Amino acid sequence: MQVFKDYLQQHSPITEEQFQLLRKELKVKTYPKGTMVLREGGTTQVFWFVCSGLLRAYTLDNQGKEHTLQFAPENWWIGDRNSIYFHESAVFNIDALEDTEVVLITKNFLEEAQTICPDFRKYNELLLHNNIRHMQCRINQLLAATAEERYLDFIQLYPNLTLRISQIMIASYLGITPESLSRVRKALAKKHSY
Amino acid sequence: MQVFKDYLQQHSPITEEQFQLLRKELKVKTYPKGTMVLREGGTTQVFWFVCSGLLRAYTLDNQGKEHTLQFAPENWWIGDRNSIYFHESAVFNIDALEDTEVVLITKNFLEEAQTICPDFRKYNELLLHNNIRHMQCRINQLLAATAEERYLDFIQLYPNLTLRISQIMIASYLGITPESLSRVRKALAKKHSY
DNA sequence: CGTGGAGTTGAATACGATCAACACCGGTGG
DNA sequence: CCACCGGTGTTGATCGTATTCAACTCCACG
Repeated sequence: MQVFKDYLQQHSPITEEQFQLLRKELKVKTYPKGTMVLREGGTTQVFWFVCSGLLRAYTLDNQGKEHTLQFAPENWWIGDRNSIYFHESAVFNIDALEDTEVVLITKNFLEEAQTICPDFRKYNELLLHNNIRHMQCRINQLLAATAEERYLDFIQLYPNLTLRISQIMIASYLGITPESLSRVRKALAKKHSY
Repeated sequence: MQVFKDYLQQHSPITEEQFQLLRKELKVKTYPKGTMVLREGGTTQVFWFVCSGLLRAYTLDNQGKEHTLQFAPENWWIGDRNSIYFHESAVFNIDALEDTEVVLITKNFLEEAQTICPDFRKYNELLLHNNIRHMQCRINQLLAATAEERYLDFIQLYPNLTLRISQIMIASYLGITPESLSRVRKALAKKHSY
C-alpha cells in the first residue's frame, strides 16, 4: 500500500489528505507465484497495481499455446477493460510469475479521485494516452521487426526484467518460439559478445 | 462538420447548445487523395475526425517498406499522441487514401467539452479504453494468428473497407506481403467459393 | 494507344516452427 | 546424501509458411 501511495504522490497530483479520503476504496492483496489472478471468460471490477512481484496477461490459442500481451512488474497497472468498462467477460488470463503484492483499484476509486482532485483527471487521461502510444509502438514492432530486432527492443524496454522472466515467457511476448529465441540469443552473443 | 455534429450528438452526451459553444475550436479541412496529412518527425496539435473519405497511419522501416497501424474511415478518429500529449515528434505518417473531409479537433476542444459537459469526460475516457481494448486485440492477433486468420478477422472487422483499400495496403496492415495476401485470397476462394 | 500501378502466379529462398534429443539445475523424497 | 523428476534452455535436422524476385495480365488514366 505504501508503494502505491508513494507512486501516486510522485506521479499524480493527489495529496496526502486526498489519498486518505480515497483509501477506503483500496485493498491490498497478495498472490503466491503461479496463482491465476484472472481467468479468460471471468469478470472483474478492479485494476491491479503491482507493488512488488510480477503479473502477466496472456491468451491461449486453439492449440493451447500462450501469447503474452503484457508484463506488469512493480509500479505497473494491469486490468481487464472488457469487464470494468464494457460489461463483457475477460478475453485474457492474468497470472502471477512471482509472489506478488497488489493494490486493487476500483473504477470508483478512479471516479472519486477525479472528483476530489480535478487535476487527477488529466493525469489519468495521460496514462491512457501513454498506454495507447505504447501499444502502437508494439504493433509497429510486430509488423516491422525481425525476431532479433524484437528481442533487442525488449531488453532495451525492460532491461531489468530479462533476468526475472523465463525465455519461454519472453518468447511468447515476442511472438516467437522459445527455440527461436535461444538461437537469436546465440547469434547475438557471437556478434557482440554480450 | 454536420457529420461530426451528428456523430457527437448520437454518441456523446454533448447537446446542441453545448456544441455551439465549442464550435469555435473546430475547423473543417479537406485533403485530396494522396495527400500527406502528417509526416514522421513532424508535430501537430490536433486529432482528425474523418467525416468522409479515408485516412491511414503508417510507418516506414529501414528498407522503405510501409506498415499500416490504422485505417480511419468515416466517423473514426486518428491523431498523433506523441505530439499532442507528450511534446514529441510524430512516429508515424498519415496520408489520405481517398479525398477526405475531416474536422480538426484541438486538445482545447476536448478540455472545454469536459468543462461544459461533465458527462463528456466519461465518454472520452470510454473512447480511450475502447481504443486500448481494440489494440490489445490487434496485438493478440499478430501474436497468435496465421495470415489467413488475420485476413478473415480483417474482413469481419471492416467488411465495407475491403473493397475500398488496395490489397497492398491491407497486406501492410496484416503484416504480410501483397503476394502472400493474394495467395491467401486464392486459397479462401477455393475453399468457400467466396 | 501506351504507360504505370495493382494484382496474380511461379520458382527459389529464407526465416522461424516443429520435433526430437540432451544437458543442466533445483526441488523432492527415499 | 543421493536418486529421481520436471521444467528450462540448447542444439540439430527437417518442415512449412511466408518472402523474395521475376514475369505477366489487366485496367485506369494520361
